[in-house]
Amino acid sequence: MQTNFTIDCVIYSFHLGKLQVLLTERNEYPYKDWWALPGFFVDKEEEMEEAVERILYELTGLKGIYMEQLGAFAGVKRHPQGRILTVAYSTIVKYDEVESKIKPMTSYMRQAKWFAVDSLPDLAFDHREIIQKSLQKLKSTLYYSTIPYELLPEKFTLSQLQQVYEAILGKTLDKRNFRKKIVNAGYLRELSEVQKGVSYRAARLYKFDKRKFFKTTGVE
Amino acid sequence: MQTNFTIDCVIYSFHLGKLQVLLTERNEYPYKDWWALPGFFVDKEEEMEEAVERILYELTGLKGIYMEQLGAFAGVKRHPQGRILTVAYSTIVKYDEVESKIKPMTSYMRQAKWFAVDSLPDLAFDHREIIQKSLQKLKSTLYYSTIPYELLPEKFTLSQLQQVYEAILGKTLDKRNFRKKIVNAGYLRELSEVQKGVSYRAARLYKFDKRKFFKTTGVE
DNA sequence: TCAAAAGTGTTCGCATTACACCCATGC
DNA sequence: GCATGGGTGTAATGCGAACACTTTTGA
Repeated sequence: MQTNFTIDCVIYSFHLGKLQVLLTERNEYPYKDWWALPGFFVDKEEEMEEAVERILYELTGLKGIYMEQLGAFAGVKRHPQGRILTVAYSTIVKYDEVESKIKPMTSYMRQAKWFAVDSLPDLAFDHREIIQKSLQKLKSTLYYSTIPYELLPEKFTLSQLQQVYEAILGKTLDKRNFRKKIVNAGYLRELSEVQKGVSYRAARLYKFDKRKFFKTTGVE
Repeated sequence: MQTNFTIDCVIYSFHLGKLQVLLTERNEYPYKDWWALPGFFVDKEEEMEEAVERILYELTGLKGIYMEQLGAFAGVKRHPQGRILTVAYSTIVKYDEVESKIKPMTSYMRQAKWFAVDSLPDLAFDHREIIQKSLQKLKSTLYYSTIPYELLPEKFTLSQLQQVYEAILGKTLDKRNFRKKIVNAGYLRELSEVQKGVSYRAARLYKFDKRKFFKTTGVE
């Protein structure tokens, strides 16, 4: 049995040097044929976190991912068929682990697709506003969060890490300062391995050390 | 006509050197006779911000006060009579402007009373958790917000300002460093007036300059 | 040998921290 | 004259910002 409020998920990943958001194409009124954030009514006995996890799983096959509440959106006019409150959550997934598994959840939506955050289509409801707010929060907490590492493969180069930061912040960063800051923070483990298959000097690989991160930041 | 979600308000003020929260004593089940955050069902055609403003007005006679959404709380078991979602907001009021006007809103609650945040009674629902989260947010945004000035009279001394910071952060601050930082920030206007009616050296009075604050922080 | 990206230090200014004494006033 | 809070400066340290060249590698 359903409640009368929904959750909407802002699901991010990183691909082709850009921050991407997963959108679904609606197959039902209202906003039939529009792109929208994946979202659903929450069940009566279902915790909201479970609902996000369910949607994420049905859409991407992934479980147990970091997720965070953004807030409630309940504008009187946000939904053309009467007032419906939605609670927005955001989560982060690795593009490579997900790409092949993306599938629409139900017949309510026709397809699911990644869009770069800097070139979104028109969106249903107030979903553009939700994404805007989510991005704002993402930017402001970036340096104290594990998010960049959720977006990268286990082993990564410092340049890749910098690209993630630049994609999210929407601006370029100084290479030397960035490296100094990140390496100084002390939660990267330098590997003896280097990149393979590139036609230029191979970069050193690093791993993120969660333990040290939590020890030094105390966050989460 | 009512929706089936509520808003709960965390209403702060500052008195006797302590940060205070306004609580109401419930006169209805569930949680009859318990203290709780002032809250209500939102009307069908009412924006949430309007609802907070309404509650604030009915309880304190104040209008047009800064308020902010904290988030949605919808734990399946938070309400004994079935799942009810609540959206928490926080606002700040000046104790002196409000003190005499405090009154219960409806027969749903018997009385309203200020409690210091460091000595709260047992609370209904998940209201302790809501206050906890609200306080956390308050602390982390304190230095970039106008909140301390919302809590003080128009003209105040630097010591009073420091007391507000200390009460909210729950720790003591170094007087010289605090003054340097605040004065350097550049949005206080030093008046030629001093305190009156104290039995020791009268302190200089200051005013908060909102214009300069927004110019230098860009926030809000 | 060329193209592409990797990798690397220093300087400057500013903010934060720690720390202790004299001053002005009312009673 | 004494109790009470008001008011003040300096040194050490750390962080962020600006800035350009050499090295390595594969093709």
